[in-house]
Amino acid sequence: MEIELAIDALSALAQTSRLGIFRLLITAGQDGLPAGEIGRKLSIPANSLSFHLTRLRYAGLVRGRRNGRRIFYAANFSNMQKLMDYLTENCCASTTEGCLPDCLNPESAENKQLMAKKGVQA
Amino acid sequence: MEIELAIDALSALAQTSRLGIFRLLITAGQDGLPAGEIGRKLSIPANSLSFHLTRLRYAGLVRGRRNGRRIFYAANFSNMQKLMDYLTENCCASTTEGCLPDCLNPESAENKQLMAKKGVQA
DNA sequence: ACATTATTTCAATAATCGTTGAAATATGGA
DNA sequence: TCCATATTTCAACGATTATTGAAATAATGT
Repeated sequence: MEIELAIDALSALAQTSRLGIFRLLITAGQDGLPAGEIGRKLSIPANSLSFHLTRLRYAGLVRGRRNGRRIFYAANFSNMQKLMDYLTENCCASTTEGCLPDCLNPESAENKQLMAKKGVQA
Repeated sequence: MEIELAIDALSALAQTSRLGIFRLLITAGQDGLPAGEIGRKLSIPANSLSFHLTRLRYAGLVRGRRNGRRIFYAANFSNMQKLMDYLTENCCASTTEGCLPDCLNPESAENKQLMAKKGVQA
């Protein structure tokens, strides 16, 4: 993941309405929810909601698909996972004694490789 | 974690210089790096760097401690973990058939509880 | 006390962002 | 075709944010 993509995703999440929308969609799972229902649940006016959904979509955090007159929005789980991997990339890379007790990403591919380079047991 | 805290942390990360600083500090581990070295590595002027470090500190994502005339900044790993937990809270909660293939947080306490409530095998 | 290094504070400016109201587009049903 | 529902687009405004230059504070060594 490149930094611009990460910035887009983080800026998209760094706003009360959008963070609420995203977390609601995380709970909702693959099928997602129609825009109208999101707006009703979170008390966001339709035009404002549309603006925020566009921003989330542009950031790759949600997807929309039309079904009749409604548009269902769902979280993009794999892009969210990529974002979190990016944020914790190379966690512990500079420690010589292996992962920290609170290492954020001990199971990441990068980390295993780094630890192997240092000859640290997994 | 409450939404305001999450927004503060996400806004702090949603900026190129600060995301660079944070990721550098993730790599640097517990001991962190002196402000000056961060600025040199990322080519950020001292006053601008100070502004960004204050923002990251206010958001609870980094900590600073003085050592002589230098101030060492280090990532706050546990707060970062809390942020990621908040972002993936209740992932899959609405699915009846257990966690999705790409569930973001299958091991979370909330999820195990939810799955148990539904009588889904772990 | 003075000079040097490291970092922060302050004020000003330009750019970006979220909200609102009003109008437009799209879909499906009578 | 006409109407109601669902969602988006557009323009305008106020608020927030990042950057800059200049000055201030803090710590150390001579």
